[in-house]
Amino acid sequence: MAIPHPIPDPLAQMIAERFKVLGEPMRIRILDHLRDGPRAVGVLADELGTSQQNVSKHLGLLHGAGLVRRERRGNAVLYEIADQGVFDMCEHVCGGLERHLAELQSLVTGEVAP
Amino acid sequence: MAIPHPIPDPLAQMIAERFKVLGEPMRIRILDHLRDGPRAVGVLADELGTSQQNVSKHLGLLHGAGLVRRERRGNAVLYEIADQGVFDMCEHVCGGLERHLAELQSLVTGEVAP
DNA sequence: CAACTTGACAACTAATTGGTTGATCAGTAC
DNA sequence: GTACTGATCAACCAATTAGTTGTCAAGTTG
Repeated sequence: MAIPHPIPDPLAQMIAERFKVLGEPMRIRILDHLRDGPRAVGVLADELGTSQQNVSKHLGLLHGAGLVRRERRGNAVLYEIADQGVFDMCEHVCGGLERHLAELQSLVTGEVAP
Repeated sequence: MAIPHPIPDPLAQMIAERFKVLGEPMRIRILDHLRDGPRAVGVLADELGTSQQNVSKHLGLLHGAGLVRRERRGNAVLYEIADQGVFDMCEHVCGGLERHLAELQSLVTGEVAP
């Protein structure tokens, strides 16, 4: 899978949209909690220490982006990860973070990056 | 590199921060243009059809996140990609987009996703 | 020196959005 | 049927931010 280059404008828009969905700590935490398995909205709200409405809103966004799946169970609604690739992305981000922080570190210690 | 689980709150914050920087079409386009090599701010502004101040602002953010490198050359300032991994991330996003769109497509055609 | 070029910063406006509050809808139990 | 629980929807407020305008700093040229 290769990205066309130059990136067409609408594609840049879609890519940014995707990143924007992930650009919110609460949503990262929600996804992280869903790693352990499907969760009802209320359960997530308890675990995350925020309101049910708030979690529902974020889940709606994640669902719209196709990152989570929804399933009605009784009168509860279970959400689960729909795209495991998200965590690969997070690891990628963490890798970038580490490189960046290492670079800043080297500025402090005065060493030259290898 | 494995992400700790559950993700500590500050890490979720940092991850989200990173995603947020990429969650803007103009910045995606800037990074894409930098793929062809270093660029001066004014040149980018021309290529992207926006103001020099706007590009400078976005580049400042990208630089703060360690995604681009800055180098003074004469009275121009050249920017270049500092973390090639960004494009891997974009490809990852595109992959997720394709999966999501394919799923939506199957809803329209009535087929069952394999 | 002055004139010009290039980029960065500050202040402002308009739009977006995270979170709250209150109402509404779907499903269960009685 | 009514009462209760759990989730979504709608309206609102506060905070963030993309983009513009104006100004300033650094560097070059004459």
